[in-house]
Amino acid sequence: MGKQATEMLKGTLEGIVLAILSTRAAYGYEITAWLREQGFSDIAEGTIYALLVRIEQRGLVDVAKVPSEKGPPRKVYSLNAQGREYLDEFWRTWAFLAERLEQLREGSN
Amino acid sequence: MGKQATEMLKGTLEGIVLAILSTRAAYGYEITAWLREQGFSDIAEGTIYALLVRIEQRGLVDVAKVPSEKGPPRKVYSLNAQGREYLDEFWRTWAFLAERLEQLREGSN
DNA sequence: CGCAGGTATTTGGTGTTGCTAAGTACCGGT
DNA sequence: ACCGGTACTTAGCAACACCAAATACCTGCG
Repeated sequence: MGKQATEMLKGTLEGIVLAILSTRAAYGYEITAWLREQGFSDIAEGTIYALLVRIEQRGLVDVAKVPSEKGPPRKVYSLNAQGREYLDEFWRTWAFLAERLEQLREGSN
Repeated sequence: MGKQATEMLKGTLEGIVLAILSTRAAYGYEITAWLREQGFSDIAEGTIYALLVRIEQRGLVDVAKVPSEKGPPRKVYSLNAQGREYLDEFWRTWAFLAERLEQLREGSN
């Protein structure tokens, strides 16, 4: 993917991660791997970790330290009530944006 | 709209403006007004102008100075070949992102 | 035993972007 | 002469994704 993706991810990546966490608890390494599988081939390792720290500081997720058999302890994140609320708002904003863009795309063809 | 929109607009706003310019030439003030009508209520005046300068410097648009009856001369922008190419790539990136998000939204409900 | 390699997180610095706020410039009507 | 609408510019700021390097833990191989 090109550089356009980098800028477009700003703001949406956060929603993506929250959406993932809304279905199941997960830790950084796992999320990064999953995103890569989904085609976000060039999402930087560090990006996800920084994002997770951010949403933790905002109180959108709860964290549990879980020992791993293969490395240092994992920080497992799970969405809390506040995070769920925030995610709802994310979806509303996304829906609005997607609608406008869909209209524009149709109009320009 | 909330702060989420601000971050989500990064990258997409550029595509939006390019899409507008792909249907017709336009100038900054006009574009801002149109966006506000479309519900982008809080897009800052200066944001659009800065964006236009950027895409001009990247060679995505051509510019013509046209005198106005009601104020200082307008800078009318129109999409050129390179801009059209860039817009195509924008749509591809957007489509990819929208698809992933749609999947996520379905999955979490 | 040492050391490479996969797992897992942290940290510091960079570039791009949209926002804020203030300013400049041109014009018509009161 | 001045206010308000039109139209563009500029400087500084905050947030976010990226990059690079470092740290920590464990297994397996020579």
